[in-house]
Amino acid sequence: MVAAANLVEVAALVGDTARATMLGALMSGQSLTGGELAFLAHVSRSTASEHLTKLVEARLIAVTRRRRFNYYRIASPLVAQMLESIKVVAAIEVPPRYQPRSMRDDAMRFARTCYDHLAGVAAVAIADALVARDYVELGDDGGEVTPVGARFLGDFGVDWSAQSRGRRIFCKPCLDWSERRYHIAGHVGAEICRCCLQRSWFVRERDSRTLRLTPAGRGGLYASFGVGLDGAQPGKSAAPSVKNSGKLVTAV
Amino acid sequence: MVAAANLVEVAALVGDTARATMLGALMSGQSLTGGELAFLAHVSRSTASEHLTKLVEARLIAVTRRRRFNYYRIASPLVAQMLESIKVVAAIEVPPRYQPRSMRDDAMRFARTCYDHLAGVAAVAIADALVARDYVELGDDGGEVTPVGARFLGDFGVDWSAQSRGRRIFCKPCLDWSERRYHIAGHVGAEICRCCLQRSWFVRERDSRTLRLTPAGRGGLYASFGVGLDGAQPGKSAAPSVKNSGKLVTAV
DNA sequence: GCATCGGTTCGGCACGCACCGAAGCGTGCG
DNA sequence: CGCACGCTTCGGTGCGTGCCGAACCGATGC
Repeated sequence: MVAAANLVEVAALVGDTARATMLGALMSGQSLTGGELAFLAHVSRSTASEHLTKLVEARLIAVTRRRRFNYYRIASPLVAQMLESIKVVAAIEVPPRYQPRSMRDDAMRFARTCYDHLAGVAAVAIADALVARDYVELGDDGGEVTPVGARFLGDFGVDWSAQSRGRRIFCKPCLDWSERRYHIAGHVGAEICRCCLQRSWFVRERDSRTLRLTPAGRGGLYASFGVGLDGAQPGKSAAPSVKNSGKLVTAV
Repeated sequence: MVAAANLVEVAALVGDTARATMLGALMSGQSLTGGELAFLAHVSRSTASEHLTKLVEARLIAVTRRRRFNYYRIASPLVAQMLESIKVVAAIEVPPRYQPRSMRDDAMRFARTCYDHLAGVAAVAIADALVARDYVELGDDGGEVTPVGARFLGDFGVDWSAQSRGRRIFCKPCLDWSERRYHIAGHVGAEICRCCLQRSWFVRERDSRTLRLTPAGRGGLYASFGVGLDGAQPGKSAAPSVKNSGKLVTAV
């Protein structure tokens, strides 16, 4: 089975704590310097350099030199998708009882970026609201923006210009590893994320994928989508992989 | 970054040659015994047992005892999707020039199962044909079966009963790691695969995901889909990551 | 009952590699 | 220019873990 050689290499690359931490930090979609990544991964700069060299050689991340700094970023949406899909499997791996809940975890479960789109409780709530209003359809195998949904999202600020005229607007569903339900990825998801950040409805936590919901964001989400988020602290949605359609859990 | 712990574990599990080979063999969708997997991975039975224990504990594979044998299988479509997405990244990792082409590789590139659906040159050709006839639409973010396509595929033998009435039939696109183009996954892809195997258009190679196109299959694919496959030997489509829409390659 | 067979457990070996500090390198700023 | 800064390279260390053979276990079959 020589064919699997590259797969092994890629997986082994991700299968190291320091490297995975770096990749996770880059999943915010931002570019970070080598020093920052070394700090985040709790390793020396020399060790970080070795890791980053390997990741760049394997084309998992890309680097651009600017001034004295090396700025690293995820090399491709395919890499982001791969990491997300591993994360999904990792989340089902252990029965939820064992997962120690920390404040950082809770904040990340509430809202975070998933490379270029929103994820977490807030993202699932937005997806639910759009589905409830028949703006989008979401299924296990795919999703789509309805004509009325396209108009609504266009008014909201979503740029459809990249979309070739007349073609359907597909809406990639992305299984949220923390919520076990679908949120919206793909071009539509990226645009929604861009609009929300542009309006400062969410702001990035320092050195993290975590997003913090601003008061303006809470109001805006309610006004625009009818989404009521009871607090920036999750807590509420802690235990309940049950509350939502258990369908997904079994379908898994 | 404690949150990444499980991700690391899963990736490290896949990042071992023996385990990845076993997982790859199980990606055929079939169940295999421990002894078979040990043989395929070129390790002793004891080593294989250790690996398989780890994979089962991590819920990547599932096992059922029957008579004296342990039958192992991929635990969930999510795991299959994860492995496929890693494979996609692994395929772009190294510029194609370096990949040594073997007969086994070529056969697998031509047609194989991807857990529950078809992949390879043949699968991409089928997808192209269905798109050309307006039976399905495929995009980067999703896909859909048209009404006329649903009728056609229903006649072909696809079972839509699992599909709740009135809902759109989504058609999950899956990036083919060998062809760098989309083939059809999800429920639609699984049904098409089932129908083709049922008609013996393809037969499984022994101990492999590879499928062999039968003469009946060649005729049937041409008659039903207008797909002309010039031979079970690929060869032709060897170099050409170029011939097809370079769009995907650049979009990556 | 005994033999066979598939799987698991155990002890021990050896290779790989993540890690660090120190030294080296190149760039950009004062 | 020369210093400062960010990164890379180089030895050396230690832990982790993949691997095997041998022994063990349980089920099946003669």
